[in-house]
Amino acid sequence: MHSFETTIGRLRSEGFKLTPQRLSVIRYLIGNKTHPTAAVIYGDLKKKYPSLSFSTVYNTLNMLEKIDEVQSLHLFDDFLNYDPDTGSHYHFVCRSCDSIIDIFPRNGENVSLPEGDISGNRIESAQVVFKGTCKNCL
Amino acid sequence: MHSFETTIGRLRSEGFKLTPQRLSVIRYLIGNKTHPTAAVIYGDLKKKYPSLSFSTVYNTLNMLEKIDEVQSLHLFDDFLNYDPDTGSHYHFVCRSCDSIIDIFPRNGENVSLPEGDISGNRIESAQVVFKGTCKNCL
DNA sequence: GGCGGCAACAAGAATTATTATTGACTTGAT
DNA sequence: ATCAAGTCAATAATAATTCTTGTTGCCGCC
Ligand SMILES: [Mn+2]
Ligand SMILES: [Mn+2]
Ligand SMILES: [Zn+2]
Ligand SMILES: [Zn+2]
Repeated sequence: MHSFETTIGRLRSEGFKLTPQRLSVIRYLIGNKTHPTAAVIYGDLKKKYPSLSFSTVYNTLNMLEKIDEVQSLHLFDDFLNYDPDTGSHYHFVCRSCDSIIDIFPRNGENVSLPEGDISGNRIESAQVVFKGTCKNCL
Repeated sequence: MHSFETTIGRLRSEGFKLTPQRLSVIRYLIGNKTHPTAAVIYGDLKKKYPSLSFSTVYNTLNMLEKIDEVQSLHLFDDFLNYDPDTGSHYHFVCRSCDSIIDIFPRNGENVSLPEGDISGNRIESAQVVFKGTCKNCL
C-alpha cells in the first residue's frame, strides 16, 4: 500500500468516493504488518465506528485489491488474510501458533525465483509460502 | 503417491481397510497428473460406482493426505486440488485457462529455496505457485 | 448357523467464509 | 442543491467441506 496521501489520491483519480468507512479501513491497513482477516478488521474498527457493516469491509477490501493496494493471501483453509504490502515478499506460517511472518529475500541470498518464462509459460507473479515452526515455538 | 502395491501395503499396515471405494480413489489418483478436485474425482468415479458418496471421497482424500500419499493445493479461491505427487515440485497456474502445470526445478537452475532455517524459524515445507499465462494461451 | 462389534458407507443436513441483493437512507463532489 | 455513489442492515445465495445419522457388510466367536 502506498502512503495515505498517495492512496486516497489514487482513489480520487479512479472516481471512488472517500467515505469515512473506506478511510478507516485504509488507515487501519497502512503500515499494518499483521495480515489481518476481514473479520479482525471489522471487529477492531467496529469499536470506533459502531455502525460499520461487514459488507462494507468486504467491499472496501475487494476494491483495494482490485486497484492493487492490498493483496489477499490464502494461507489457511477457511479464510483470507489481507496484506497491505503488495511488494514482492514471501510468508512463513507457523504450524503451531498460526503466526504469519514476512520473508524479504535479499537478492540471491535466500530465495531466488525466475523472472519471465518457465518452459514457454509467462510468469507474472509468484507466491511462496513456507510452513514450519517459528522461532518462538521452537 | 507410491505404487499401487506399496500404497495398499501402507494402508494395510496402518490398520485401514481396503474397501472398494478407497481402492477406486487410489487407482484414480495413481499416475494422475491433472491435479483433480474432489468434485472431479467424485464425478468421474460415480460413473463406475453409482453408489459412491461425496463424503467418502473426502474422507479418503483426507486419509491419504494424513499418511502423506497425496497433497492438497490451494491454487484457487473456492476449492482444493489434489496432487498424488508429494515430491518437491512447484506449480504454474494459467490466469486465462486455469490449467495447472507442474514445475520441476532442476537443481539450482530455475528455483532455489532454502532448506532448514530462515532467521530462526524452522521451515518444514515450501509451497511455490506461479501465476501467469501458459504456452497455449500466449 | 446365529450374534455382537465395528469400521466404513451413503445420504443429506449443517457449517462457514464470502459474495450478492435488496431498499431506505446518507453523504461527497461538483 | 442536486444526484450518483456509498452505506447499512438484513437476508439470501453460494459453494466447498464437514458432520450426523442410520445402514451395511464383514469378521471373530460362541
Ligand atoms: Mn506480508
Ligand atoms: Mn503437481
Ligand atoms: Zn509459532
Ligand atoms: Zn492457459
